[in-house]
Amino acid sequence: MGRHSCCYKQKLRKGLWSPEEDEKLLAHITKYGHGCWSSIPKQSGLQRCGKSCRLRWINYLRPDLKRGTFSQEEEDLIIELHAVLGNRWSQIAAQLPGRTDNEIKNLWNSCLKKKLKQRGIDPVTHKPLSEVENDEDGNKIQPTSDEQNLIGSTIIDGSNTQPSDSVGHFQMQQLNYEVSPSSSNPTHWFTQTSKYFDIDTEFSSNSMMSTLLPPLTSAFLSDSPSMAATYATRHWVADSASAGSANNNNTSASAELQSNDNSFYDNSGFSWGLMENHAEETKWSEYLDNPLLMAAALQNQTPQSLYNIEIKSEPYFLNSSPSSNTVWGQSQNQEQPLQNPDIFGKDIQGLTAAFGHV
DNA sequence: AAGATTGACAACCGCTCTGCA
DNA sequence: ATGCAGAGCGGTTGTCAATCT
Repeated sequence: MGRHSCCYKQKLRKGLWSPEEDEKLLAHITKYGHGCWSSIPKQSGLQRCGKSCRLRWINYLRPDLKRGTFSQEEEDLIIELHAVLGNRWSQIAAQLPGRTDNEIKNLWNSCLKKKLKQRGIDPVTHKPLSEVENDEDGNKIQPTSDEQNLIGSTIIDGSNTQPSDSVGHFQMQQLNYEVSPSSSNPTHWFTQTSKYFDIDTEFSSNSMMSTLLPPLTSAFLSDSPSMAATYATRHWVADSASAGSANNNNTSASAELQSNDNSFYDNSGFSWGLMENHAEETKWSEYLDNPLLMAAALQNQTPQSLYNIEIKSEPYFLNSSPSSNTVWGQSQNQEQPLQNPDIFGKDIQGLTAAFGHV
């Protein structure tokens, strides 16, 4: 912890790199590779710490770096990714070949935040500023009932992706979160239209994550990007398996979930982990600004009512069902029970707490 | 013309995570 | 199980050129 050990050594230069230093580092890594960063300064004759060498290489000297200004497409992608991933710059950078996390972070802080504000979008929540603005009495302005009826619709555009034989693809284009306001026992559901998406070798670095399921996932995503992946994994796995193109390596996300005590498995053996890491009720308060949760909170029910959450292959259902047993993740298309429902019986309490007045 | 301000970019710092002995 | 070192991440600060006053 704390300062890197090599930095304790004396006579180490700090600050901007000179062309001579760049040349030394570039020549050394080109010839020998970087190997152990801490040994680079000694081997290359640089008066720098290994950490500084690493940073210089990653952010400036790497030959695969794309220099120059960001294109509009890149900026748009960064904004989309930030909406889902937040300040996870390295994960965002993984979606933009040739760009570094540092570069993207700087762009965001110096430019994109302002642009979003100019468009009337809050750069933190990615919601219209009007939604987080207060009225004269200091109360939050809430959407109208019409707005509640269809809230959080998102288009997932995968039209530019290329087929990937090695891993497969999944099917999902559009997911709408909707609330039926007329019922005394409101139903919340997600509808989707179908479209194929390609899966890269690693789920966490897939472009799908940039566009997948906001605002649904952003409601649950703050601490667990894998949750979003799980929503899609279920479809991807099913689809790619049926297409005969599933890769046994799976993805990092699904593999991780299968080894996670807080995840559970459906009867096809695939992992779901939607609510892992969210047992603490306090965490849910963070999501109350999300359209999904906001919409739910606008429903006028008792705080004690529980949600009976059911997930269908299409559409996804979120049914409120006071006092019923909570079953999380049960597919109505499958008759066999989940192998491990108890975990989610626990977690759903957190969800219920988050929904507040639902 | 000179100082102040701003913006973009580069680099550092403190911390966490992970692998290994 | 524990401590250590290396790697990596995100927040913050530093630098410098352009622009403003």
